[in-house]
This record gives sequence, C-alpha cells and structure tokens, in this order.
Amino acid sequence: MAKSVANLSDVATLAKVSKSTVSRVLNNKLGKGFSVTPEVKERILKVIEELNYKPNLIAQDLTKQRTRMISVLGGAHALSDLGNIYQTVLNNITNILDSAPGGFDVIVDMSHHPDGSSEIPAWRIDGAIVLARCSDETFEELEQRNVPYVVVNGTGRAKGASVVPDDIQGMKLAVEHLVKLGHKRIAYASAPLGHLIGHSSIEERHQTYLAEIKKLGLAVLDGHDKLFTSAEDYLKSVIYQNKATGIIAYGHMNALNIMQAAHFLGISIPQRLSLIAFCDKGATDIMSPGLTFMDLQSKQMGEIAANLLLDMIKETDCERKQVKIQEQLVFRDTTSSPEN
Amino acid sequence: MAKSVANLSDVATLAKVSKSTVSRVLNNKLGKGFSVTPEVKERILKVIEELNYKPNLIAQDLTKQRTRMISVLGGAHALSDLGNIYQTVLNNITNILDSAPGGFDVIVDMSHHPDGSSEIPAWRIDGAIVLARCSDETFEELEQRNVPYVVVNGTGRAKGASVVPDDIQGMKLAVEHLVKLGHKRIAYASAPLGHLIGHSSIEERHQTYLAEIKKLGLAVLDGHDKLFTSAEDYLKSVIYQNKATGIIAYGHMNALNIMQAAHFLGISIPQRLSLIAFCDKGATDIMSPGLTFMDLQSKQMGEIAANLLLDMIKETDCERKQVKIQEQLVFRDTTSSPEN
DNA sequence: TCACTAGGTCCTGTCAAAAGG
DNA sequence: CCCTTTTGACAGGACCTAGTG
Repeated sequence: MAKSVANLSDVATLAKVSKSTVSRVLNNKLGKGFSVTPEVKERILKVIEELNYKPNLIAQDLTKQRTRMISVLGGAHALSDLGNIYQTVLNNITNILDSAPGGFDVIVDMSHHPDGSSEIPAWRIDGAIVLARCSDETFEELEQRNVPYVVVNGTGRAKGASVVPDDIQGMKLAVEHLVKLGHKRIAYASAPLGHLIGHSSIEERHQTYLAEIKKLGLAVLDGHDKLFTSAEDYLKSVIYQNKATGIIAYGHMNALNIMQAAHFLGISIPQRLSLIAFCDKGATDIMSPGLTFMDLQSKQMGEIAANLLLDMIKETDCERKQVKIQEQLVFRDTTSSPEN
Repeated sequence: MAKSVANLSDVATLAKVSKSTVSRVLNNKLGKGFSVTPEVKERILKVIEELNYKPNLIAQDLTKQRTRMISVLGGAHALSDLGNIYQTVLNNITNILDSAPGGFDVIVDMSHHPDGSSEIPAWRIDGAIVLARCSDETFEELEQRNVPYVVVNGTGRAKGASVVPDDIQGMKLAVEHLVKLGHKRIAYASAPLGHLIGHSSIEERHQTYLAEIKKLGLAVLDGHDKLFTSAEDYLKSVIYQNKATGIIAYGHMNALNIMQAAHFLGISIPQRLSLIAFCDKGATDIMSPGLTFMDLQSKQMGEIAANLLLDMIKETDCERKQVKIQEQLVFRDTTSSPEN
C-alpha cells in the first residue's frame, strides 16, 4: 500500500498549477499581495477534495518551526490517584489551550521515562505544563531549550512560571472554621504514604496547623506528625485517647478513609466528629455525607496556568510569574458545633 | 534568543567533517559498509557533547516517515470518571509500548474536538488506541489513512482490531455466584446516567441478567430497566418492596452509592444484602468493606491491546483481530449467603 | 576495501521574480 | 511600465544512496 496519501505536488500536478499556488490558496494569503482567479481556486479546491489531501503536519512543523503541541508532564500521578485535583486542572487547561487563537493540541505524556533519563521531546513541543513536578533532567532540558513551561501546584526552575494554592492561608481558614464552630480539640491527619514526597503542601499545611493551634492556645493533638496509614488506628488514638472533636485532613483520600472507619466504629459525623479536608469539588462527589472542604480551586489553577503559558509562548521575554491562589471554604455536612 | 539550538550542520562544521559522517556516527551504521577512524568519531562525539546537540525529532520524523508516537483517543472519559478501568488499561498499554524495540511515545490527546470535526493528526502518529469509542469522523480518518488502531472495550471499523471483556460470560458468573450462595431474589442496578450511551456492556449485561434469571426460574426484580439515579430510592424499592437479597451492579460507582445508601438506611452488607459489581481492582480500593466484583481484567486488556497494535505496526497486512477477554470473579466481603 | 562526502529526498511555506495582459 | 496572476528556487534538519580518492 505504498504511498496512499497525496501530497502538495500531487495536487499541483493534477490542478495544473505550481505548488506555490496551491500552498497560497490553502493558507489564504489573499490580502498580502497575492490573488488567484476564482477559476483556478475552484479547480485546486476540487482536486484537494478528490484526493482528500491534507497537509503533512510534520513537514508543516518543520518549516514553521512550531508544532502547536503542548505537553503535559507528570501524567503518571494525574491519572493514578482517584479524584485528585489534576483531572480538573487538566480539563481546564485543555479547554483554554484548545480554543486559543490557532489552537494547541494538548498532549499528556504517559511514558514512564526511566529515572534519570530525560526523554521529553522538548524540541517537538511549543510549551509544557508540569503537574506538581518532573525529573531534574526534564527541568534541565526545558530550561536549556528555552521551552516555556508552567508548573501547577509546585515550583520549577529559573525560567518557569508556577501556580500554587495558598496552603498557609487555607489551613488558617480551616482552623478558624472549626474554632468558630466551638471546637477546642482539633487534630490533623497528615498526608498518606505514597503521596508525592517533599511536596510543599505537606510541609506548609502541617506547620501552619501547629502554628495556628499554638497561637490560639489550643492543644496540639497526637498523630499530626505521623504518616497516615490506618484510619481506624488513627481514629482510636485521636478520638478515644485525645478526645478530638474535629479533624483537618490533608486530602480527600484521608477523609474518605476516616469517614469509612468512623462508620465502622460508630462515630457519627458531624455529631461526634467534625471533618474537613483539602481537595476540590470533584473529589467530594464520591462521598456522602457531603464533605466540608477547603477548595483548592483547581479550575482556576488550570485556567491561570494555561493563560500564563499562552503569554509566555506569545512573548518570549515575558516575566516568570509565581501565582498563589486563595483557597476557599465550602461548608457542607461534615462539620458542625461539637455535641457537648 | 534566535537559534539557540545546534543542528547537524553545526556539528559537522565544528568537527570538520561532512554531515553524512556525523549522521552515521550517531546512528551507528558501522557494520553496513561504513566505517570511521576512532579519531574522527571521538572528535564528533566531543563536538556533540559541547553543543549539547540533539537531533531534531521533527526532521527525523519527516525523513523516516514515522513518528514513534502513539495516540490514545477518548482521553476525555479516561480522565473523567473516578476509578474507571481505563486508568489501568492506559498504564499497561504505556508500559508495553514504552519498552517495545525502538520505544514509542504514548500520548493522550485531551483536546475536546468539537463534534463532527475530526482533528486527530492521523498523519502524525504511527498508531492509535481508542478507549471505548471516538467520533465517526475520527474512525473515518483512521481508516482512510491506514493508521493501525485498536479499540479497547468497544468496536471499531473494518481495519481496526478490538479488545473487549466478555460481559455475557461475566454476568452468567455473577448470577451463578449469588445463586450458589443461596440467593433467590436478585436485582440488577443498571448503568448510571451520563455513562457512555450505547456502549455494548450496557445492553449485554442487562440482557444476560434477564436471560439467566429467567432460565433459572427466578424472579426478575424491578429497577433493572431504569437508569440508575438515586441509590436510596433504588434500595427502598428493591429491598423493601421487592425483597431482594442480592444486587448485581453495573459498575463501581453504582456499588459505591449503594453501599453508602445502605449504611444510611441501616441495611447491613453482606448480612442483609449481597452486592457484586463489574469493575477492576483499582476501583475497589476506595471502598470498604472489600467489594466482591467481576474483574474486567483491565490489565490484560491493556497488554493485549498494546501487543496487537505493535503487530499491526510491524506488518501492515496483519489480520484485524477481535479479542474477547474472560472476566473473573473476585470473592470478597460484600457477598455471602442470605440471612434467613 | 577503507574512510569519507556530495547531493538528492522527505514535504511544505515563502520570497523574489517572471509571465501575461 | 504597471498590475495581476503564477512560478521556480530554496530553507528547514536529518537520512541515505551513490560515488570519490
């Protein structure tokens, strides 16, 4: 099935014109000192139709030095965790880049590049979005090749912009929410094992919990500094021994586990225990009752990241911005005043 | 920042050899009637190192008529539903294609192509994996361009291969499981709203439920033919009015909702109600107690799909295979003999 | 045979220039 | 000489066949 696809020359030959004329007609360069007789235009379009000719994108990319492809890196975690924020982020990034003038193809690279070997085809893409993080080599590559990139929920190198949620402000709000409801004994359920190690959210939420609780003269309860493993053990320690009435959970998976364990142990939510977690709306859909949560604003994060990237692609000498997004409390059914 | 990247000519000039020689050294064509003095080779490699030269993939693609890119279509649902099987499918596809001789880049196209306009860069990829389905135009394009493709959990057109779970066999097994445990009143919870409309699984599971139940002389219970919306309403109807002791659920989301509603209504699982659903292991991780499920074998589906695709890429005249995968019962904690 | 190179090829986009009136 | 319509040559970067000394 040799060369089943027609190319520009084929069209030109059949339409009895030169390749340039065909090219011009296709790229509508009519205003710019170029014109065609309607007759010729018609003829060319007819041949194109007949041959079902489509310009070869690879050749086009080569001449234009531009691929209109944007790569999303770190797809591994974007797809692994259930209900994490990256799905929302990704959807919103895609929406915007898609409908940008000219249109960009958003591509999620799923290949598990062996650690240490950067294999992003950096010279094949016009820009990149990094979800939380990528390998050092990859960052190196992006920087060297001057590929515009934005890190979402994480930080990059010198030339990269970033969009992160303001976890310090968020944790303050979470603590404040519970305190206002009347809670005095507030615990923190830290990030579960397997979560991105070293991610800034882990440190920031934890430290801010400690700082706020101390500032308010409340008791720091056990368990905040342990990796979250068994929700049942955690509840036994925190509720039975430490008499907590409220828990702030690192993420939605903690919250889910806690809710299930609470059911099992007969601890009613929110009567006996108030629960709040950091996540986005999407994650709470799998839970009932409706979880009170600190909204990480993943939709906004995606939108802002996409627009930053577009700016950077448009003007190469754009300043590298670091955007911090305010988190927002969504008050639902898992928090209330303590029983007593 | 004009042309910050070096190309083959630059290397050739600096190493004082011709472009061909550089190309050959890079592509290790030494056996095939080509040779270099170690000295020259050394020199070239040094220059490459200095300039940090990397071949331009686009140009490479153009000459080789091959991109080593594989596109995954239908990424929209792969990322939307929580815990669906496509995540597992995708991971396994990626693993295999990644480590195939030569290595393929797996790319998930996330762009929401406006309905009706096929915009897959078919002439830019070496093959495609379709998750469940894609637009008619896209199928048309794949067929016309002779792009090898495999549909996972769905069927394609003439030239496409496919891998699907055997839902008929699976449903038979599910019914058999409950019957063996002693259940006589078995209900079916159909696909929820928003699920891929017209997907063969919907029809096959439903019809097989009806056929099997009738064959065994049992009662077909209400609700099997309605779209699944409120789990609470469903349980009230099926358990209270229809006295069901077992439910076979279309998918993990139904099962999750049913479990939560059962908790709420005080219906204990598995004592009062046995529950089984079609899904894969990944989805059950968010549930407790451990769900008994019909394993759709998503890992296998991915592996088989990837290997089929590799075969099709290797030999274009490969027959279009339609693989059906046997489902497997995983017996856990949500099914048991009925109380009475 | 060894060690290497010139120049055509893949395909499209663009510019200077030429043809036709 | 001007205006409109059309064209040939070349760039873009790597690969490969045929060929030189």
